[in-house]
Amino acid sequence: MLDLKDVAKNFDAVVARLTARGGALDLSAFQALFAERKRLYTVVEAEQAKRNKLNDELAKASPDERKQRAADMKALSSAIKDQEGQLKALEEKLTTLLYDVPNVPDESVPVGASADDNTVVRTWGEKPTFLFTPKQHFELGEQLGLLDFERAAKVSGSRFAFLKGDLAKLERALVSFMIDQHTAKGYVELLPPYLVTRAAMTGTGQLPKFEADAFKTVGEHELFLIPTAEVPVTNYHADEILEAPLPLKYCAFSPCFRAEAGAGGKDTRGLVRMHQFHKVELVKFARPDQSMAELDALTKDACEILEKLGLHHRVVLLCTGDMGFSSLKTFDIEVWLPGQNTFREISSCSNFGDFQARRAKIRFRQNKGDKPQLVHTLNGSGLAIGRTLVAILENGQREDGTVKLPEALWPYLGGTKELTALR
RNA sequence: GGACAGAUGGCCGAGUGGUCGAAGGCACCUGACUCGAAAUCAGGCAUACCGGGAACGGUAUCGUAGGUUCGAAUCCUACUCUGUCCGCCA
Repeated sequence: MLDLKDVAKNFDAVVARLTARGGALDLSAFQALFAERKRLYTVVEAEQAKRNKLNDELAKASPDERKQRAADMKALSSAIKDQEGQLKALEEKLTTLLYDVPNVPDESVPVGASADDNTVVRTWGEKPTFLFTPKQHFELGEQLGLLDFERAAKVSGSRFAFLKGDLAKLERALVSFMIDQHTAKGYVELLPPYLVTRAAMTGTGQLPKFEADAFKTVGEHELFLIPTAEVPVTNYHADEILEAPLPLKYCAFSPCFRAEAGAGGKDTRGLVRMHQFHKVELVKFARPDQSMAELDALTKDACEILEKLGLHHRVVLLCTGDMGFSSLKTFDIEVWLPGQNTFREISSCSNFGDFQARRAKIRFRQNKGDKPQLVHTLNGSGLAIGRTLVAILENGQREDGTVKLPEALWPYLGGTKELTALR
């Protein structure tokens, strides 16, 4: 969330820059609430000071005197309690308001309304050429008998899949391959919980605004299925003052669960948009003056996976209108899918500035003995496993429907170098 | 799931109704000593907000939320988490 004082101080500028994100945003109540809060604060604090003073006197007074003045104190106390209640209600209103306000985009983010206004930053590799019409991944997978949506629908409904045989093995291989690549670069592997509290979801910004997108447990213990490992891994350091030198770098494999509310009929076929998918996530905690450089490095680390797999891709800088709620600046990595004849997002790398750190209370000291200040948090997919698998299928396909697998994965596949029909 | 114990500053830990933002220790910072370091000594050292140029002053915060009381770290209730024992279980 944004800094309360900062919003109050630079109200018009903040509103102007938030407007560039598009979407409805009503901050009209903010200033009045903020002024009223300030006024009440002053009043309450003065009353509290009075109470504390009288109390000190009372403590030293004789029993008789104490009895006499107790009634006055009681009146004062209950008046204060009343005001404190009002103040708390105000505070809650303001917080609720701010919780629903997205991050202010960084200066370097291009202003735009939709994905059409994103900027391609760089491209790696070239589109592979085919002497036949390339198929989509689900056709290939189903024809090889390695991918089963029908039975998944029977068991779980739409947007689920069974992977079978070597395709399931490929999924596992991708996980290990990616984790090994990242840990070799100094990312510490974390295997996080997949169910998290409301507080954790609020800390990273999924709640309160996007509750409809999340799966939630029933029963007296309310827990949320993580939509990304970002949630448990970022909150790993919630309420902490980091003492170790920054940046802290983590990578984490986890399943991700998304309700995909509002996705409507989008990407109904194939593995591209599922209620459950696997992802290796990169998370960093960085110093504010270094976070933008760390974002570039993180994005490169994610790209490198695609390079090692030989997959044609490009890096896109999202415009103000296409960015996620909590983000200060986001690069998407898009991989080429010949079957769909398009680039598809396979990773989203963001610098959140202090937006999440303020919610989750994650701080650090610039130098020993300094006052703690908020860290900057970053994360990015490194990469989405399911979509990587899609890219491998579509890019590696042969005319006969078999698929050649990237050499980098061979050590992880125990001798399997291509996908062929099951049995 | 049942029983008991506990939750205090960056860390450890004392504190059972007022003089407690909180002893003591560790860590850290400054200074003295030293060629330098260690050791030792002296001082400093929570967070947020408000006022002030600053010194400083005020307010809140002792797991969370309520309650009792003139007054709560301290008493009461609920919840959360941790530990130990019992039961159950992959």
